[in-house]
Amino acid sequence: MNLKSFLKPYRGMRDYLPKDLYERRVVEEAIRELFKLYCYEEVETPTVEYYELLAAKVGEETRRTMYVFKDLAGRTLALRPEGTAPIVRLVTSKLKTAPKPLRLGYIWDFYRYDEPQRGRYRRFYQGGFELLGSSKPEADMEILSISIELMKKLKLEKFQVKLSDVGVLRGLMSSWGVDENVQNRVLSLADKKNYVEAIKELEATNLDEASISKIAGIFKLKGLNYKSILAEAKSIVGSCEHSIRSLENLEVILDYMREIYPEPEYILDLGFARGLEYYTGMIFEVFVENLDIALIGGGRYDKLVELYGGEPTPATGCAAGIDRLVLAMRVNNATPPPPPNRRVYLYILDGVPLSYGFKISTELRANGIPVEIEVMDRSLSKGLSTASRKNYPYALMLGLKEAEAGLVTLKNMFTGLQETLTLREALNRIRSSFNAS
RNA sequence: GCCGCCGUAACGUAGCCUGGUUAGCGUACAGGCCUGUGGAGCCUGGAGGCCGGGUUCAAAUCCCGGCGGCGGCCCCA
Repeated sequence: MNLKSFLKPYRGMRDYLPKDLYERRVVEEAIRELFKLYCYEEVETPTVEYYELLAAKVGEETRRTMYVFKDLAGRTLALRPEGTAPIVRLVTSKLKTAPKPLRLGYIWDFYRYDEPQRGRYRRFYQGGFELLGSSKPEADMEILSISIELMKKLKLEKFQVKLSDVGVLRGLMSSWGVDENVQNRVLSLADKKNYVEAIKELEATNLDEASISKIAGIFKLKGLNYKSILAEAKSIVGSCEHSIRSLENLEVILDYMREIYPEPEYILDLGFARGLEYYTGMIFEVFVENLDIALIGGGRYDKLVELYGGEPTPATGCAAGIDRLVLAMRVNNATPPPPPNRRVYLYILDGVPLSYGFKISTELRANGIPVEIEVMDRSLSKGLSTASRKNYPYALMLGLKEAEAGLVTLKNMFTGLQETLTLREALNRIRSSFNAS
């Protein structure tokens, strides 16, 4: 059988070679650092969940792209397409009685059957922060802060935060008795900037023209000057309490966020909705210059825990696209250089018992020094050549002379100087140079 | 799901238009010159036309289909 055509990873999925993984780790470490600083506890759930659980509230677009399959017993399962559903599952089951608020973090892989393109893969990584139990703007502000801190940590200095509150439009439509499914369709069409179709959707519901033109008016409100946009929006929504509350909430959040983090550009866009159906309040996405794809996205989902059968639990959160952040760093030359090579190349010359070399390597490693032993039986000259091309700072050579005297020869590969020393001396020398660099 | 460009060793490429030597080169890899001393150089070696079909005496080259990569739309992370 010819396996050649199967040697490449499946479409939209990638192999991460050391360099790729290094870049990913940079982002992951920044996320874990924020878990710690913001007191989020990391959790992990299975990649595979029951289809029903995942499909419950994710929205048409995501449902269409789920990897769904049956197990041998006929159960319908799926690979998780996003992280909120599994988190909410935990919160409504094992963490049901955990003290609120709950701060949970994750770094998982996700799967969507999309057409791959720039920054979009069928298997991708997200780092998520979920804050459950609070309905207050300070919770949303915390999520926004985390997103902003992540961008800053990764040296992605010039970025935009686009935000809205789905309560503005939903509030209006609910007050007129518009069916929730229709609301979902309207929001999703608006999100696609397909305002014409969105309006048609509403016209089909026998809403009066005045109401429809209100919605159309909201769609258009977008820009940097949030004060005037909010004022305009308020005059449109009139006495609709839910919408007013959403607008006020946005105002509070924007006032404070601008004060705390003046750097990002905040774009208020009331026609922006996001594809996931579970959002109930503030929503946002983060963009960086030179790359027109959302790097981080999130929002408030106050009804989801209830939907899963738990106690009513307001919640908010965000997910950072790890592969996309890696890409953003590349595009903006923000990828940090990998750390210097701090290793020792150990060469055991002919005639020396291997045990002598292995004892020395064991001792070095016990002291935290990485050692690579020559295992190809190369000539010394070839070995040193390889070690130098790989940028090893030190070579340790063990010949009969050294073995008999219980010593080692340490060669500095940069200066070319070498000395025969006791293991202790060599170790100290290596260690101090590694600590210095 | 739609659209565009593109598929030659691990990587970068030449040849393709105008079908015809053993598919060439560079890097990388392995070895030798050089088994107690490296980075250079020289030499040697392994490794390749995405898959399937068609046209033809003959296909990397021309045609069709599939698959894949990159990018765009849409959506999202």
